[in-house]
Amino acid sequence: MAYRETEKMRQRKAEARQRIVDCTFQCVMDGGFRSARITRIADLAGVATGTIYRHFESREDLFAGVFRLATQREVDKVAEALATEGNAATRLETALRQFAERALRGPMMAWSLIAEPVDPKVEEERLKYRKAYANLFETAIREGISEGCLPDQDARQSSTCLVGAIAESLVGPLSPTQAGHNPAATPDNTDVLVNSIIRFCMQGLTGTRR
Amino acid sequence: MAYRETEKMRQRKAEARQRIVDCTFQCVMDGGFRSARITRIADLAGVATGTIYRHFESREDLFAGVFRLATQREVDKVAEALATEGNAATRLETALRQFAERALRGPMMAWSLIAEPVDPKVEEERLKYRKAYANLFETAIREGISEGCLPDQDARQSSTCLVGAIAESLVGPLSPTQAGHNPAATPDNTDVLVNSIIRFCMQGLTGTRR
DNA sequence: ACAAAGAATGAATAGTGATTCACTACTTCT
DNA sequence: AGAAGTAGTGAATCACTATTCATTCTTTGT
Repeated sequence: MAYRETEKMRQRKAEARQRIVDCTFQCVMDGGFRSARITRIADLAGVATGTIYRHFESREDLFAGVFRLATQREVDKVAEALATEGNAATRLETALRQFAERALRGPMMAWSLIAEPVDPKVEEERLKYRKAYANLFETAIREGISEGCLPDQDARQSSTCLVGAIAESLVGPLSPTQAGHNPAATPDNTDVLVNSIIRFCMQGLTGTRR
Repeated sequence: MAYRETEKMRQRKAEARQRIVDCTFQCVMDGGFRSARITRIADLAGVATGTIYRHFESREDLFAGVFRLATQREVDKVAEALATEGNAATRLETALRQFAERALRGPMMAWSLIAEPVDPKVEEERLKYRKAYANLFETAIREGISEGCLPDQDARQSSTCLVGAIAESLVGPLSPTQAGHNPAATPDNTDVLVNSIIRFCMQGLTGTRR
């Protein structure tokens, strides 16, 4: 035998793969999935289109992977917020705020993750992503119930409603109408928006006027 | 001059157009927009593909029209529910129930309207559709506030949360996993599901434990 | 019955961009 | 240096359907 994959090669390949992922990320960040062309990604990553297919099954596959990564970041942040000190209700509030604020800070990516029409495999990831949030919330709600800071309720259902309420509230502000960035997203507005989303959600959870 | 459009012709054309719309509706009802092919629609309607283009600018256009129609039906039903007797809170509850139950009764169409990835023009209609619901709810919430049966709140924001919470709660049960119909949709389950969605929503609105 | 105009047809085309694959270049080992 | 295998290339191909348009068929008015 004459050639055997060596560590150096393995690493070089890993780097190329990473570069492809990063560039895809970049493309999605500024135009969403729909407008991210394989040729453009290849150009940015400094590889030929064919090379992309040595690393990923298909465009959809690549996108699903990138979606999952982007998603993991967000979910982790929320999980982090849920792992802080304080009672469950407070932590949930922090987590909801985290979710909304991060989305408004990176609107195009957030829109792609939440609402952009995508291919089936990516849509599948999106369902998982939403479920991941719901799971985190659900656990926290359960904790809240046993802590006694939240009334008894269907934790799964409530968590789903939370995800829906935030997502829907963000879709409007995030939607890339046509050109440029949304004028509605000043830091000031953001606060007001986020606060009233949270008010509704916390009322829904606690059944107590805020 | 020898030929002039006559009433009879106008009518015949209108019928063809209607047939095209109906068949598109049918196709969407059993497979969503994505899998609705122009050729299939033409076949069902008993016209040539070219004929469709005498009635509609493009596929997207036809779909947007059908989306709008399907939507109008649903929105009307909710409006109807909001126009009944009783205080605003009760009427809102009825309306939410109407929304959810109708969706669960026609799952494929509901999924297409709420969550199927669609082309931009159709997506635009979807945003309008969601806004239409939000507007109805918003008005009712305002009424509730002045009637005194709802506490003061940002009516626009609350209405958006309502739409999001219901939509998200339905996406799971409606999602066409792969084949056949969802086993989760027995009439019994439906009631439980709908009730807990409504509980969360009404708590969010009233801030009062249910 | 004929001419003029419109409507309908559907096979052929076109546009798009993902994907392939025959080939070249590179790595490794003896 | 040569053999054997792998990675990289990118122009050509493919797949998929929406859309077109030259042609045929209908309707209408004289």
